[in-house]
Amino acid sequence: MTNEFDFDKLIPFLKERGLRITPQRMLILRTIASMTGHPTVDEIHSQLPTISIATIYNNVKMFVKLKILNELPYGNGLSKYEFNIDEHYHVICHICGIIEDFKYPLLSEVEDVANKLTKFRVHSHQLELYGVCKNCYENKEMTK
Amino acid sequence: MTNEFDFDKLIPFLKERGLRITPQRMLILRTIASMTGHPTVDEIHSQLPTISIATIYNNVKMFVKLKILNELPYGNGLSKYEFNIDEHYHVICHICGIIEDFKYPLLSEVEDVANKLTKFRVHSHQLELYGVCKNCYENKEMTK
DNA sequence: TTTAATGCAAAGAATTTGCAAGCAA
DNA sequence: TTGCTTGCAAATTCTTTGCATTAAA
Repeated sequence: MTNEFDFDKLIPFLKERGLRITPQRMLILRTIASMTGHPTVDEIHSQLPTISIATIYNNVKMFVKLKILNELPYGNGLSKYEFNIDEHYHVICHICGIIEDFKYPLLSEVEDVANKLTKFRVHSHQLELYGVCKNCYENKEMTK
Repeated sequence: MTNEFDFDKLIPFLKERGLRITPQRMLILRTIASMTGHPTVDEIHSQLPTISIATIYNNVKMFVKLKILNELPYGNGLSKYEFNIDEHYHVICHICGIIEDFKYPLLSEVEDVANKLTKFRVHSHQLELYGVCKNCYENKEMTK
């Protein structure tokens, strides 16, 4: 991520919606911000073992609904999470499931075409590039 | 889907790999072919209630590994499946999770750029367009 | 003081696994 | 006949839910 999430704006944003500023809530977001990559619920919980995993599920789900976080269901069955701050695409290893960000000009034209050709009201898109990460292809070659 | 899956080639393809031609295996593929849309394991099973759901899971998973089927983990938490026959993209309703195919020229250039800019060996990609399907926005307006 | 949020445990849903029996080759 | 495949049930994993307690505002 190049941009940073603005924690100052978060507090009024939540309060306007009647949501409370709890230590757990803030810690979950700060922990995701501090972790490189795209953590799963379980990875967040292992950084915050004193917070109940149900609380982590509830909050992550709420942050996704509020569009503060993005849910990435790709790779290996477990959803991964990231801040929804700058538009970018994802490169995913089909062996280990790791996700890396990838900057590329937005494919807005595809959305326009889809709005014309389908009966959906399209408003966003996601692009995932699949391949093998460096770690996996090096390990694969070593075990030959 | 415009193209059709070639069941004749399937049999030697499986046999070459030491896999057997069982009635369950063929029925699962024929059932997916006969269903419009992108069925879940549960939807396949409800068309084939006499086949054990474990058998359906095992076979669908195997067909995905053999690249006969594509797994679509988008929409609502449940993976959906389709034949891997022609390249196309997907339009997904973020309310009900329904998936529709969408034809658009392949974005091969993005793969080339990713191969240059990342340390992944990229070989494929998926694009999902998100929006609201006709059924959902009409129902939403009716309940206003 | 009010009531949203937490934590725990139980429940639920989805998927995988172990193993005896069946059947494709 | 060999051993892959099926079907069943149990186990596992992931996620959600109910409810008493805690604590934010």
